[in-house]
Amino acid sequence: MSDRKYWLMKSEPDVYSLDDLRTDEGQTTYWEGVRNYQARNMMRDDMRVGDGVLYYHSNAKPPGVAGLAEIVREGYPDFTSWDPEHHYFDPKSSEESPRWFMVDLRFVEQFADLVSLSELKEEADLDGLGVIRKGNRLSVQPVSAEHYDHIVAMGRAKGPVVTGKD
DNA sequence: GCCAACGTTGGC
DNA sequence: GCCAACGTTGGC
Repeated sequence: MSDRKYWLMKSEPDVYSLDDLRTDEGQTTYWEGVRNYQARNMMRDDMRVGDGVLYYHSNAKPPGVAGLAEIVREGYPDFTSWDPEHHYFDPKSSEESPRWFMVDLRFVEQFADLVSLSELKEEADLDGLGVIRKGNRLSVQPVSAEHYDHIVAMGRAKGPVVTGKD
């Protein structure tokens, strides 16, 4: 059995969408700005290179899973937290004692159309999925292999996917 | 734009 | 350590 793990990570497409990730240099980005301890702990302690990521668009019309990414660098200090000029500055974080951590993501695949939140809610097989539980606002969530596979199948059923370059 | 659900902060 | 006040998230 593989020890590959799976995650769902939220981003507001107005801020940074899956299209942005696909068209960025190297199709890679660092996931800065997470300021929640639970989410931080998962990025710092639990994510491994190669883990699969469902790329979720929040605050979107409609919200939903736009495609896939993968972890290409494991947890390291979020340097935007100690830059006073930066939007994500936190005076309690410093280079000597970093409070916040991030990972690097690489684009993998974009669905022909996103799998909307309402579609996720309609799937009996996805019972217990974090993002469809009321009140769950965590921007980084673990996802079971079964749920991950199921959502990937839903996405691929929408038409030809756009894949990343090697 | 509203507001419910959460998380964090800080006075006591 | 409690908890009220406040700030944020994110669907609708």
